[in-house]
Amino acid sequence: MTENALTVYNLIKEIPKGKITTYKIIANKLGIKSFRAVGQILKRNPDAPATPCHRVVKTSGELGGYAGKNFQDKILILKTEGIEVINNKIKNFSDKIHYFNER
DNA sequence: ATCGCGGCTGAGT
DNA sequence: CACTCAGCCGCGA
Repeated sequence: MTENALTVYNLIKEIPKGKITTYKIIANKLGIKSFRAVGQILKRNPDAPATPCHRVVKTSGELGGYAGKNFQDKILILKTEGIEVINNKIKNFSDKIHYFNER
């Protein structure tokens, strides 16, 4: 467990319902240039329910990945959160992004 | 300690 | 506009 990982979990847990964020933003908060590490952390996240990785998407607006290729669960959750997902893409993506720091 | 892969992103072809 | 290549951090073998 690294400090960066803890920071990632903390940030993600701060994401309000109906909002999402991107790997890049998180990586930026960590001060690193590797968003992949973030994905790795989310994937290996110790607290699945406490770490809404489903609220983390790619900068492209896509859901990115999930537990393998089972996007359906992620999509369902996002829809429950009030986020519409079409073709693995976030509807009004840019309008739902939650920036931890002013942007 | 080293190598390789991963839920990525950006620039280039 | 779609695909490819390279960069980088974290984790597993």
